[in-house]
Amino acid sequence: MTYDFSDCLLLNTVMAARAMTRRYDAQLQRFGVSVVQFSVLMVLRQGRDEPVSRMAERIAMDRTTLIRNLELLTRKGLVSAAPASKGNGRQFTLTPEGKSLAEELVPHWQAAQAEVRGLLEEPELQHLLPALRALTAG
Amino acid sequence: MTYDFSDCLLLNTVMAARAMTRRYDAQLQRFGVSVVQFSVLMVLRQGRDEPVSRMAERIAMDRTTLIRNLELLTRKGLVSAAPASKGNGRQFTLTPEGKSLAEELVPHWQAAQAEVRGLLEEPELQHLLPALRALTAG
DNA sequence: ATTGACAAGGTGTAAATACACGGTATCGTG
DNA sequence: CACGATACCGTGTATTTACACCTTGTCAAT
Repeated sequence: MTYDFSDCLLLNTVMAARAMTRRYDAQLQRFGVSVVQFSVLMVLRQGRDEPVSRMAERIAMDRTTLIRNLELLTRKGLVSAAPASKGNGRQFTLTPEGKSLAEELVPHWQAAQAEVRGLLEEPELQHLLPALRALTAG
Repeated sequence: MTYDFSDCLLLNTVMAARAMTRRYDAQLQRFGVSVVQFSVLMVLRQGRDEPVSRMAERIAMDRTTLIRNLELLTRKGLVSAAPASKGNGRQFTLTPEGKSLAEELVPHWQAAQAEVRGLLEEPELQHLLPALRALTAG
């Protein structure tokens, strides 16, 4: 029975994710945040005041992993936690420092995004995001 | 400045990787291995007798992460380590148990692969792997 | 007012991940 | 032979990830 690495959708997706994560982490290092933390900042930046589990769904992250990341960002002073108005949870919001860092990072994201897009041919680019979304939702 | 989640190549790739990993891990659970460990088994199954660093490159994994995974698989009895004939390294090979588990898993991989492919339209499918490879290499 | 269903949240534990650093063999060349 | 370049390997450490399990609040129907 044969297994071909270059055919495996999962492995190729994971490899691309690893490679891109490394690349971006190197860029973000000077700001003291990882790619994951960047994503979390972007979620908070939307200011939807959602429960943690809702935020986690939005970026396909495990809820408990998100909690640990939020706590880390809180220790860094980028996020503040307050008891939620309802239920037993906490409301996480960006601190002023978090807000301004988030703003600062967006242009860097745009630059990186443009760079990565340059790696792809038109037809690939056109179909990639829909394909990834289908794989995520499936 | 705007950041759009649905446009971000990195986030969408990572989300797809997370979602697929969860899905496959659930399938592989009854065999006692994770998706990552499955990849490692497949690398060893090729029997190339490569140095660890070469194997790591082939699946875009950090060398030290691979070492830890190999040691875990060794504890599970699926892999055995011997001093390498040359240099100061170790030679990792599948044990008989590892070999037969690897063989057993391949058909399951094929089934899962077929299932996931079904989530995609033809043009998406056609361009996805080349796109992921370009992102990995870039 | 109790109870049960539900929707969140949080923690113990084990694992995977990877950077920084240092160690060890191999080999070519003077 | 020495010695420096090169290519590996391996560990300390900190972070990240997520499953399993448990707790806490909300609400509706009896």
